[in-house]
Amino acid sequence: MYKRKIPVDLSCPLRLTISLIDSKWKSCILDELRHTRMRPSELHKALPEATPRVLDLQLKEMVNDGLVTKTIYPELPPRSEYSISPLGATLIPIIDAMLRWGEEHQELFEKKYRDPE
Amino acid sequence: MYKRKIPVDLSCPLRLTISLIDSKWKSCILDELRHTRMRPSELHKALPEATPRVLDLQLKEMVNDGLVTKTIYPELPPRSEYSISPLGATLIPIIDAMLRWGEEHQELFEKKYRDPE
DNA sequence: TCATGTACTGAATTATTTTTCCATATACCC
DNA sequence: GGGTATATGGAAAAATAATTCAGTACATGA
Repeated sequence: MYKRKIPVDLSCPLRLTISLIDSKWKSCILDELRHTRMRPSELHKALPEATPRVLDLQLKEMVNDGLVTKTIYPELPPRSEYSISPLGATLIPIIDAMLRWGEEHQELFEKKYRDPE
Repeated sequence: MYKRKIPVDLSCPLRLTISLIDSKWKSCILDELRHTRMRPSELHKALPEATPRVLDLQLKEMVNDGLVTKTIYPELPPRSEYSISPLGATLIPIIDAMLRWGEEHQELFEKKYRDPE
């Protein structure tokens, strides 16, 4: 896991929240896990544009931050599952609001940024 | 403005929304501008940890994205003001929710990540 | 004249994130 | 044996974001 040289300023509530979800995939991961627990391979099928590697890295951070819970089943072949934690679940209203905002303004931005000028 | 080699996937509503506010300072800028228009130097006083340079860069992106409006007064010495646009204002509920979440969980994360282990 | 403030920008450097590729280990099926 | 699938992770490269520093240009006030 990347060890920041410049730590996040936890005293700023806005930046604390942003820092927990501001990667390319974390909000999508929370959205996927909001209803069902998933195995890494299932998550990759749900988010095919994210490589398994980046999902693995971001899940690890989210587990470390306490947003996601990981269960390892001691089986062969290996099996593990990720689920949203109670803390992570408190972020769902924010994820929801972002999802709705995106849906409402998607057309605007597709129009605006389609076709490279 | 940075020209991405890998464009944002606008068809994913969540990633669209995230991409507009996921920098280190954009959510703070929106929070500052939510009530009053501000000059660049005032914004820098309000967010002293952000260099004028990074505020300038991010404001430019936000103007380009339509979240912020810039007014230039043709005076000497130069004067300009930034204000939140109607589109930007629709993000305020999300900023608000993130702000509240951060306030509620600040102590938890300060406890968790204080003192490097 | 010199320092200060105002808005802005170029360029180089550093910091961080994401991608890509490869490797481990095990079991199942053909 | 060879292909598939499972979960995970090291290492390096590429992409992106943020910082630092210097410089433009003009006005005001000491």
